[in-house]
Amino acid sequence: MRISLSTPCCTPLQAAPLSEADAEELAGILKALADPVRLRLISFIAATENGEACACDLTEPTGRSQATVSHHLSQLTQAGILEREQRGKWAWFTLDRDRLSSICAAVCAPSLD
Amino acid sequence: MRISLSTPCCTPLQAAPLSEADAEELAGILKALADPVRLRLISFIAATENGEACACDLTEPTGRSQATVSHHLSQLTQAGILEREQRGKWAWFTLDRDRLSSICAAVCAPSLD
DNA sequence: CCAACGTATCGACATCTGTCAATGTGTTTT
DNA sequence: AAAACACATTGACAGATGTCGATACGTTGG
Repeated sequence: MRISLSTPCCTPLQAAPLSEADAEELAGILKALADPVRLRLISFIAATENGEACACDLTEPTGRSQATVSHHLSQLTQAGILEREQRGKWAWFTLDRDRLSSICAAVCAPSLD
Repeated sequence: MRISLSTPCCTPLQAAPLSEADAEELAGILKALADPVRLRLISFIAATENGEACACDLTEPTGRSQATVSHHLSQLTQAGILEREQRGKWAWFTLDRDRLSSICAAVCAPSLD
């Protein structure tokens, strides 16, 4: 195994023709990334000192309502990109960098040899 | 420069908080990827011998109408992921692997140091 | 130049998605 | 226990998106 990158999260794009099911799976994950508000949420969390952020600190910088931010955080968590941890009444989120690398690997991994 | 990967197509996600405009740009590109039919089109083209395919050969395997496939190919071309070349009455498409790598770099590049 | 062919565009439609106000749920504080 | 707080869920709505049939456009071959 020459590759130091993560192994893909799902069937890689460029190795062989993707089945309909595999395409649906990868598309679902990419859809979670393909929104400007969600990208900014990821970016904010990645840029914090500890790599984690409280939901309460994510509403204001996005300029969206609390409900909308909560919805986006849910989608990212469901896609496995964020991890959620309850601390008292606060919800803390961390970025799963390995997961992100896996997604990239599925998109970019040129072939298997 | 330690990094052998492509430089990002746009402002990288994880380096610093993304501006609204940068997030919009990256999201636009990712949206082009985030569809099962488009992922399969990319996959089919990547899997051909020469890394290129005629539009006429892409309609049937996706199970969609000619109009729909043409629409998807347009979106991928507009996002810079495919390149289009007219040969007589046929339209040939090639995958821009560098572009794809750049997109991955924007998503995954951990930081700049 | 006309017919045949490959592809793009248009118009229409159903579905999906982002958004917010209102409300519900669970935790902390008084 | 009640009030205050953080967050999730619900319901509603506008706008975006995937889809197809029909049609327009451009190229090739007779």
